[in-house]
Amino acid sequence: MPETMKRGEKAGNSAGKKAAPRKGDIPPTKERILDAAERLFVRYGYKGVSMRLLTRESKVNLGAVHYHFGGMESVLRALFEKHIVPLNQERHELLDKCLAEEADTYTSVRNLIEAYIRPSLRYPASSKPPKSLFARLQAQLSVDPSPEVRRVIDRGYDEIGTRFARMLRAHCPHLADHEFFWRLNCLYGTMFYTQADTGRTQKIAELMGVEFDQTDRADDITLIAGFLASGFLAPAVDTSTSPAATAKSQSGKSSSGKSSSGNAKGK
Amino acid sequence: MPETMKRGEKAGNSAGKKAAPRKGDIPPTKERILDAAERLFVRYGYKGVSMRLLTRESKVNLGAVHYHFGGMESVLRALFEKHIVPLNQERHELLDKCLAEEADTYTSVRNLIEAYIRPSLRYPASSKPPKSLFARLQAQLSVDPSPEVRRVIDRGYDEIGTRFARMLRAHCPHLADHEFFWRLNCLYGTMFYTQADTGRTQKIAELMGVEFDQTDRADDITLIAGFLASGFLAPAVDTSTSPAATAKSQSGKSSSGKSSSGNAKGK
DNA sequence: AATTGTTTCAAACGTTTGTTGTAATTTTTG
DNA sequence: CAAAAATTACAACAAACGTTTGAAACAATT
Repeated sequence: MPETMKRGEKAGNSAGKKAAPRKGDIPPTKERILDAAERLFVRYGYKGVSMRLLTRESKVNLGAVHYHFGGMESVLRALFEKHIVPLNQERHELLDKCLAEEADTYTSVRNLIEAYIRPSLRYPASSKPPKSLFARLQAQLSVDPSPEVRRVIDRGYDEIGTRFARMLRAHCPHLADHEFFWRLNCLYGTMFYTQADTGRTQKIAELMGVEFDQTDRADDITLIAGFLASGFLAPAVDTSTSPAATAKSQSGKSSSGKSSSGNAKGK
Repeated sequence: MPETMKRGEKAGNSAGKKAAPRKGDIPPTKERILDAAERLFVRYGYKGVSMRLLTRESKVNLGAVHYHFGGMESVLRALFEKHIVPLNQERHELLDKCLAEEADTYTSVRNLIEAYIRPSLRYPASSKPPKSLFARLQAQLSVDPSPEVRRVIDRGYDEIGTRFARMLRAHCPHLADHEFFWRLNCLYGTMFYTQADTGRTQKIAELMGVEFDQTDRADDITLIAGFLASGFLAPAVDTSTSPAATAKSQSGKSSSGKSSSGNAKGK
C-alpha cells in the first residue's frame, strides 16, 4: 500500500503561487482544522477522532479536510511537524549553549539533559489554559504501535535524538554501550511519561495523603534533569563487561575491547 | 452514559455454577476472544480494533462478544485484570522479600525498585515468540486519555502503587515530598516506556553505529533498577525546601541561594 | 468585466460499524 | 431420554464512517 496522495497533493504547498488569503481577518480555515485536531487527538486519541467529528468541531465542511490535506494521517503529520520543528530548533540552540559553557561533570550532564527535555516539558498539559496539548499528544504517539505513527516519530526525532545521545555519551565513559543505551531508554521514558501528564503520580500522592502539584514546571524540570543526571553518572552496574568495552553483556566474540574511546564511534 | 451491562451481565460469572466446557478439549471460546483481543490491541491499539475484526480473528461469531462480555470495554477490562492480578501478586511477594532482608541503602532501594518493575519487564514484547504482549498493551493504556481506560488503570494500580511508594518513601528521607514524587514519576515513565518496547532507543543506537540488544531482559532489569536507585538516592536538587519539610517549592524567595549544595548548582 | 484558480458548501455514494432479535445447536440437568 | 439452560449461528438493522462529486462563492489577475 504505497501512500496515495490523491488530490491532497495539490494542497501540499509544493509550488503554490501564493498562500490562500481569507476575506476578513478572523478565521483561517486550514489552521482551524489543525487546532481542532490537536484538541481532539489529545482528548480521544488519534484513532478515536473521525473526520466527521473533526469537521464538526472545527466548523468546516466535511470535504475541506480532504481538500487541504488528503486524509487523517496527513492531518496528523502536519500537526506533528508544525510543533516539532520549532521544538527541535530550540533543543539545538540549548545544546549549542551546553557546548559553550564549562562546568563540573554533574552540572554539564544535567544541563545537557535539561536542554533536551525542557522544550517538551515547559508547559504542562494539565495547566489551567492548556498551553501545550501537543506535548501530551506526543507522549501518546510515542508508544503507538502503528507504522504510520512510528514513521512520524522517527522522522521527527532521529536527528535531534542522535545528536543529543552523542553529546551525552561523551560524558559517560564509565558505561559500556549496552548500559548507556539502557539508561538512555530510561530518559526517554521519563520525558514522554512526564509529557503525557496522566496524573497517576498525583493520584498516588493523594492516596498517601500528600499534596503534589505538578502544574508549575518552570523549576521542576531541573529536578527531573537532576534525577536523570545522577542516574547517568552513577557507576556501572553491569560488571560483566569492562567499562571501556563496547560489547554487550552477553559473552561472545569481543575478546579485546576494540576501541577504548570514551564516546561512540561512527560507523 | 452510565455503563450499561445489558445482557453481558449474565456472563459476568457472578455466581456461575460451572464454567462452560467444550465438546472436544481444544478451543475454549471465551478465552479465544481474549487471546485475539490481546494480539489485536497491541497491534492496532485499543481504539483501533473493531468487534468485527476481533470476531474474525478469534474465529467466533459476531454476537459472541456481546453475549460473553457486553461490549468492547468489558473485553478490555477482563483482559487487563486477567493479567494484572497475578502480576501484582508477584509484586507483593517480591516486596515482602524486601522487607525481610537487610542490606545497605543503595542495595535496598535497588531491590525495592527491582521488585516493582520486574514482573512487567521480565518478558520483552520484542522477543522472538512474544512472551508478554500484555506489557506493551499496558504501556499504551498508561498514556491513554479516555476515562474508561484511566479507570481500568487506576483500579489495577492504586493499591500496589501506593504500597510500593510508601516503602520507597521510607528510604528517601533526604527528599521533600515534592521532589520525591517527581522522581517517582520518572520511575513510572521508565517502567512504562520500557514495557512499550518501541524500539526507539535501538534505532538511535543503530544511527550511532552501535549494536544494542534489548531482547534479553533477565539481567538488564538490574541495570534499570540501578539507574533509578541512583536517581532516588541522589541528594536533593531542590534546596528551597528543607529535606524534612512537606511544603512544596512554590515559596517565592530564593534569597538563601539554591546553590548551597555541593554538586547541584543552578544555571 | 470577464477570466482564472482556489476555496467552501451541500448532497450523495458505498462500506463498515455496533447492536439486536431469532432460530439452531450444544451441554447440562432432572 | 426429555426438558431446560447455555451457547452459537445467521440475518438484519440503523447509525456513523471515509470518500467523491459538482456547483456555488470567493480573491486575484487579465
